[in-house]
Amino acid sequence: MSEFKPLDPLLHSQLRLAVMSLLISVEEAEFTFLKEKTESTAGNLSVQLDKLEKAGYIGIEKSFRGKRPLTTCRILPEGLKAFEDYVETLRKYIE
Amino acid sequence: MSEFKPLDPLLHSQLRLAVMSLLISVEEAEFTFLKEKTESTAGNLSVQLDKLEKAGYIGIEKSFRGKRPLTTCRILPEGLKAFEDYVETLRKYIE
DNA sequence: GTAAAATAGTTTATATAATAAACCTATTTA
DNA sequence: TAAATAGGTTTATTATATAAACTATTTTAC
Repeated sequence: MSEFKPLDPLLHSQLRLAVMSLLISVEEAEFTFLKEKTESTAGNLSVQLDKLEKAGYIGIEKSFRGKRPLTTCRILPEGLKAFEDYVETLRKYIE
Repeated sequence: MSEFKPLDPLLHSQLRLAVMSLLISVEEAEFTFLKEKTESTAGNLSVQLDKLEKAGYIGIEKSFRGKRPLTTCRILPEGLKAFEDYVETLRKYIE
């Protein structure tokens, strides 16, 4: 049993970690909300959301609000588990 | 005041973070000790130690033990400060 | 005594990743 | 109707982590 277990590279990323952190508390968030809260560019956010979705950590739903496109994200059980594991692992580095 | 302050990229790296974590508790450590504890390759460790040294986070002393080269590392005040700041910032992401 | 293996690293190459810049399409607003 | 805004996606660039290859010396085995 090693002292420093590997940190999930999908979560060990500033923007993706911030996104997950936000999604955990709100359980559903729009693209623009995430963009504002994280102060990221839309391009960067789009890419990182894709990665989280492909990993099965979040679900992304595309619809329309009125005539405008609307992207809504929510955390999935697998993502919650991964986040908790990540925090647990990380604590051993910083405590 | 943003919710997610940027994480010091020098510390937001698995191996460098592990090294700093070790150095904080022991205050002085040999290259081979760090290599074993972190289970890293010598090459990777060498590169990451260089970066920490160039940032002024650690001091590296090269000497000989008997006839063998010996590399000794210790944390510097600036490194300690940076580590504490990093942990503080990170907590807002994971708590 | 010398060939092979081990020690203690450094340097170089590669693959991945984060990020920003450029782009796209539709919709408002002036 | 031209310009600006909304809500993104795609592509390009830069940086980074990591491993592979290399160097130099020393010890061990034959």
